[in-house]
Amino acid sequence: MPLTSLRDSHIVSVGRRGKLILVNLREGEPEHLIFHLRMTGRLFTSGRDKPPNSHTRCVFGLREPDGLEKNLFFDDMRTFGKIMVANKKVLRSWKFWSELGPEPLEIDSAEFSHRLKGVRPIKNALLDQRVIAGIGNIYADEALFRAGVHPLTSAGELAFEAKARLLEALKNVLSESISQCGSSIRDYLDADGNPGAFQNSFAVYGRGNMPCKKCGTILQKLRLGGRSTVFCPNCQK
DNA sequence: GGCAGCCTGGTT
DNA sequence: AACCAGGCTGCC
Repeated sequence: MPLTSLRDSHIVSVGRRGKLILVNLREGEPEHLIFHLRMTGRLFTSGRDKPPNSHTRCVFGLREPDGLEKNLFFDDMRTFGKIMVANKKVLRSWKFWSELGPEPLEIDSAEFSHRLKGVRPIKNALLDQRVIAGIGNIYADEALFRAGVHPLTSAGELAFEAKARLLEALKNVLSESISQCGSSIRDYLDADGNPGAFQNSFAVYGRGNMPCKKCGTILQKLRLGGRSTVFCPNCQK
Protein backbone atom coordinates (compact mmCIF):
# COMPACT_ATOMS: atom_id res chain seq x y z
CA MET A 1 0.00 0.00 0.00
CA PRO A 2 1.62 3.31 -1.06
CA LEU A 3 2.29 5.89 1.62
CA THR A 4 0.34 8.47 -0.39
CA SER A 5 -2.79 6.63 0.74
CA LEU A 6 -2.27 8.33 4.10
CA ARG A 7 -3.32 11.65 2.62
CA ASP A 8 -6.18 13.16 4.66
CA SER A 9 -6.02 10.33 7.20
CA HIS A 10 -6.98 11.23 10.76
CA ILE A 11 -4.96 10.16 13.79
CA VAL A 12 -7.30 9.04 16.55
CA SER A 13 -4.78 7.63 19.03
CA VAL A 14 -1.21 6.50 19.47
CA GLY A 15 -0.28 3.26 21.18
CA ARG A 16 2.46 0.72 21.66
CA ARG A 17 2.76 -3.04 21.55
CA GLY A 18 6.14 -4.51 22.46
CA LYS A 19 8.67 -2.42 20.55
CA LEU A 20 6.13 -1.30 17.95
CA ILE A 21 4.64 2.19 17.96
CA LEU A 22 1.12 2.28 16.57
CA VAL A 23 -0.47 5.37 15.15
CA ASN A 24 -4.14 4.48 14.90
CA LEU A 25 -6.06 6.13 12.10
CA ARG A 26 -9.74 6.78 11.68
CA GLU A 27 -12.02 3.90 10.71
CA GLY A 28 -11.48 2.90 7.08
CA GLU A 29 -8.31 1.99 5.28
CA PRO A 30 -5.55 2.04 6.20
CA GLU A 31 -6.12 1.87 9.93
CA HIS A 32 -2.61 1.77 11.29
CA LEU A 33 0.71 3.49 10.70
CA ILE A 34 3.33 1.43 12.51
CA PHE A 35 6.92 2.19 13.42
CA HIS A 36 9.75 0.03 14.72
CA LEU A 37 12.74 2.16 15.72
CA ARG A 38 15.14 -0.81 15.89
CA MET A 39 18.57 0.48 16.91
CA THR A 40 18.70 4.15 15.96
CA GLY A 41 15.24 5.20 14.83
CA ARG A 42 13.78 8.45 16.18
CA LEU A 43 10.27 9.87 15.94
CA PHE A 44 9.54 13.49 16.75
CA THR A 45 7.46 16.40 15.60
CA SER A 46 8.75 19.75 14.45
CA GLY A 47 7.57 22.97 12.91
CA ARG A 48 7.10 23.06 9.15
CA ASP A 49 10.30 25.03 8.84
CA LYS A 50 12.70 22.39 10.15
CA PRO A 51 14.73 20.95 7.26
CA PRO A 52 15.51 17.23 7.06
CA ASN A 53 19.04 16.12 7.93
CA SER A 54 21.16 13.39 6.37
CA HIS A 55 19.49 10.73 8.56
CA THR A 56 15.90 11.79 7.92
CA ARG A 57 14.18 8.88 6.17
CA CYS A 58 10.57 10.06 6.11
CA VAL A 59 8.56 13.19 6.90
CA PHE A 60 4.79 13.21 7.46
CA GLY A 61 2.78 16.42 7.29
CA LEU A 62 0.42 16.89 10.23
CA ARG A 63 -2.39 19.37 10.87
CA GLU A 64 -3.66 19.74 14.40
CA PRO A 65 -7.38 20.29 15.10
CA ASP A 66 -6.72 24.00 15.63
CA GLY A 67 -5.12 24.21 12.18
CA LEU A 68 -1.49 24.36 13.37
CA GLU A 69 0.72 22.59 10.85
CA LYS A 70 3.65 20.41 11.91
CA ASN A 71 5.86 17.66 10.56
CA LEU A 72 6.43 14.21 11.97
CA PHE A 73 10.06 13.17 11.38
CA PHE A 74 11.36 9.64 11.19
CA ASP A 75 15.16 9.83 11.47
CA ASP A 76 17.23 6.67 11.45
CA MET A 77 21.00 6.71 11.15
CA ARG A 78 21.46 2.98 10.55
CA THR A 79 18.25 2.51 8.54
CA PHE A 80 17.27 -0.65 10.40
CA GLY A 81 13.96 0.92 11.43
CA LYS A 82 10.67 0.03 9.79
CA ILE A 83 7.59 1.96 8.73
CA MET A 84 4.50 -0.03 7.88
CA VAL A 85 1.03 0.94 6.76
CA ALA A 86 -1.62 -1.65 7.45
CA ASN A 87 -5.29 -2.28 7.84
CA LYS A 88 -6.52 -4.81 10.39
CA LYS A 89 -6.24 -7.71 7.97
CA VAL A 90 -2.66 -6.94 6.96
CA LEU A 91 -1.75 -6.51 10.62
CA ARG A 92 -3.23 -9.88 11.52
CA SER A 93 -1.33 -11.59 8.72
CA TRP A 94 2.00 -10.13 9.85
CA LYS A 95 3.79 -12.96 11.64
CA PHE A 96 5.86 -10.72 13.92
CA TRP A 97 2.69 -9.02 15.11
CA SER A 98 0.46 -12.03 15.47
CA GLU A 99 3.08 -14.01 17.39
CA LEU A 100 4.06 -11.23 19.80
CA GLY A 101 4.13 -12.44 23.40
CA PRO A 102 2.35 -10.66 26.25
CA GLU A 103 3.47 -7.39 27.81
CA PRO A 104 5.81 -8.06 30.74
CA LEU A 105 4.11 -5.40 32.86
CA GLU A 106 0.75 -7.11 32.41
CA ILE A 107 1.41 -10.73 33.28
CA ASP A 108 1.78 -12.67 36.53
CA SER A 109 4.42 -15.19 37.52
CA ALA A 110 2.21 -18.16 36.60
CA GLU A 111 1.84 -17.02 33.00
CA PHE A 112 5.50 -16.00 32.76
CA SER A 113 6.59 -19.35 34.13
CA HIS A 114 4.34 -21.16 31.70
CA ARG A 115 5.99 -19.39 28.74
CA LEU A 116 9.56 -20.24 29.75
CA LYS A 117 10.19 -23.69 28.39
CA GLY A 118 12.88 -25.70 26.67
CA VAL A 119 16.62 -25.97 27.03
CA ARG A 120 17.67 -22.73 25.42
CA PRO A 121 19.42 -20.12 27.55
CA ILE A 122 17.07 -17.91 29.52
CA LYS A 123 18.69 -14.82 27.97
CA ASN A 124 17.69 -16.01 24.49
CA ALA A 125 14.15 -16.66 25.67
CA LEU A 126 13.88 -13.13 27.09
CA LEU A 127 14.98 -11.63 23.78
CA ASP A 128 12.47 -13.73 21.83
CA GLN A 129 9.57 -11.35 21.20
CA ARG A 130 7.21 -14.34 20.89
CA VAL A 131 7.88 -15.34 24.49
CA ILE A 132 7.47 -11.87 25.94
CA ALA A 133 7.21 -8.60 24.04
CA GLY A 134 9.48 -5.61 24.35
CA ILE A 135 12.57 -6.89 26.15
CA GLY A 136 15.87 -5.89 24.52
CA ASN A 137 19.50 -6.56 25.27
CA ILE A 138 19.87 -3.95 28.02
CA TYR A 139 16.83 -4.95 30.05
CA ALA A 140 17.45 -8.67 29.62
CA ASP A 141 20.93 -8.37 31.13
CA GLU A 142 19.86 -5.97 33.89
CA ALA A 143 16.89 -8.10 34.93
CA LEU A 144 18.93 -11.31 34.95
CA PHE A 145 21.44 -9.65 37.25
CA ARG A 146 18.78 -8.37 39.63
CA ALA A 147 17.14 -11.78 39.78
CA GLY A 148 20.48 -13.52 40.34
CA VAL A 149 19.96 -15.73 37.30
CA HIS A 150 22.86 -16.83 35.08
CA PRO A 151 22.11 -15.95 31.42
CA LEU A 152 23.00 -19.47 30.25
CA THR A 153 20.52 -21.24 32.53
CA SER A 154 18.06 -23.35 30.56
CA ALA A 155 14.74 -21.51 30.49
CA GLY A 156 12.81 -24.63 31.38
CA GLU A 157 15.20 -25.57 34.14
CA LEU A 158 14.56 -22.48 36.25
CA ALA A 159 12.69 -23.07 39.49
CA PHE A 160 9.33 -21.31 39.74
CA GLU A 161 10.73 -19.02 42.44
CA ALA A 162 13.57 -17.95 40.15
CA LYS A 163 11.12 -17.27 37.32
CA ALA A 164 8.98 -15.20 39.66
CA ARG A 165 12.04 -13.21 40.77
CA LEU A 166 12.99 -12.69 37.13
CA LEU A 167 9.56 -11.33 36.20
CA GLU A 168 9.65 -8.95 39.17
CA ALA A 169 13.13 -7.83 38.10
CA LEU A 170 11.90 -7.24 34.54
CA LYS A 171 8.96 -5.19 35.77
CA ASN A 172 11.16 -3.14 38.09
CA VAL A 173 13.84 -2.52 35.48
CA LEU A 174 11.27 -1.47 32.86
CA SER A 175 9.32 0.76 35.26
CA GLU A 176 12.46 2.44 36.54
CA SER A 177 13.78 3.00 33.04
CA ILE A 178 10.47 4.43 31.86
CA SER A 179 10.38 6.81 34.83
CA GLN A 180 13.89 7.94 33.88
CA CYS A 181 13.10 8.53 30.23
CA GLY A 182 14.86 5.35 29.05
CA SER A 183 18.51 4.57 28.41
CA SER A 184 20.75 6.73 26.24
CA ILE A 185 23.93 4.87 25.32
CA ARG A 186 24.83 7.13 22.43
CA ASP A 187 21.91 8.02 20.15
CA TYR A 188 18.63 7.61 21.95
CA LEU A 189 16.48 10.68 22.52
CA ASP A 190 12.79 10.62 23.34
CA ALA A 191 10.13 12.34 21.24
CA ASP A 192 10.85 15.64 23.02
CA GLY A 193 14.57 15.38 22.32
CA ASN A 194 15.51 14.48 25.90
CA PRO A 195 18.11 11.81 26.63
CA GLY A 196 17.26 9.14 29.21
CA ALA A 197 19.07 8.64 32.49
CA PHE A 198 18.65 4.94 33.22
CA GLN A 199 22.08 4.19 31.73
CA ASN A 200 23.49 5.64 34.95
CA SER A 201 21.84 2.81 36.86
CA PHE A 202 23.16 -0.10 34.78
CA ALA A 203 24.60 -2.85 36.97
CA VAL A 204 26.01 -4.99 34.15
CA TYR A 205 25.16 -3.72 30.65
CA GLY A 206 28.30 -2.24 29.08
CA ARG A 207 30.31 -3.04 32.21
CA GLY A 208 32.19 -6.16 31.08
CA ASN A 209 35.57 -6.63 32.84
CA MET A 210 34.57 -4.09 35.47
CA PRO A 211 33.88 -5.03 39.10
CA CYS A 212 30.37 -6.04 40.13
CA LYS A 213 28.69 -3.21 42.02
CA LYS A 214 27.36 -5.70 44.54
CA CYS A 215 30.26 -8.08 45.23
CA GLY A 216 33.32 -6.75 43.40
CA THR A 217 33.80 -9.83 41.23
CA ILE A 218 34.95 -8.97 37.70
CA LEU A 219 31.92 -9.04 35.39
CA GLN A 220 32.19 -11.53 32.56
CA LYS A 221 31.24 -11.08 28.91
CA LEU A 222 29.92 -13.62 26.48
CA ARG A 223 28.15 -13.74 23.15
CA LEU A 224 24.59 -15.08 23.24
CA GLY A 225 22.13 -15.03 20.40
CA GLY A 226 24.53 -12.74 18.58
CA ARG A 227 24.30 -10.20 21.38
CA SER A 228 26.92 -9.18 23.90
CA THR A 229 25.98 -10.39 27.35
CA VAL A 230 27.44 -9.24 30.65
CA PHE A 231 26.89 -10.95 33.99
CA CYS A 232 28.38 -11.48 37.43
CA PRO A 233 29.64 -15.06 37.82
CA ASN A 234 29.28 -14.75 41.59
CA CYS A 235 25.84 -13.10 41.89
CA GLN A 236 24.24 -14.99 38.99
CA LYS A 237 24.08 -18.76 39.35
C1' DG B 1 19.71 -23.53 16.54
C1' DG B 2 23.42 -20.31 15.30
C1' DC B 3 25.03 -16.43 12.93
C1' DA B 4 25.96 -13.43 8.75
C1' DG B 5 23.77 -9.60 6.98
C1' DC B 6 21.52 -5.32 6.92
C1' DC B 7 23.74 0.05 7.74
C1' DT B 8 26.28 4.23 9.69
C1' DG B 9 29.40 6.02 12.81
C1' DG B 10 32.28 6.02 16.96
C1' DT B 11 36.10 3.94 19.36
C1' DT B 12 40.33 1.06 19.83
C1' DA C 1 41.82 -1.64 9.91
C1' DA C 2 38.97 -3.94 12.93
C1' DC C 3 35.52 -4.11 16.16
C1' DC C 4 31.43 -2.59 18.43
C1' DA C 5 26.46 -0.81 18.93
C1' DG C 6 19.01 -0.14 22.21
C1' DG C 7 17.14 -5.58 16.60
C1' DC C 8 15.45 -8.62 13.59
C1' DT C 9 15.53 -11.74 9.10
C1' DG C 10 16.77 -15.28 6.42
C1' DC C 11 19.91 -18.58 5.30
C1' DC C 12 22.61 -22.86 6.42
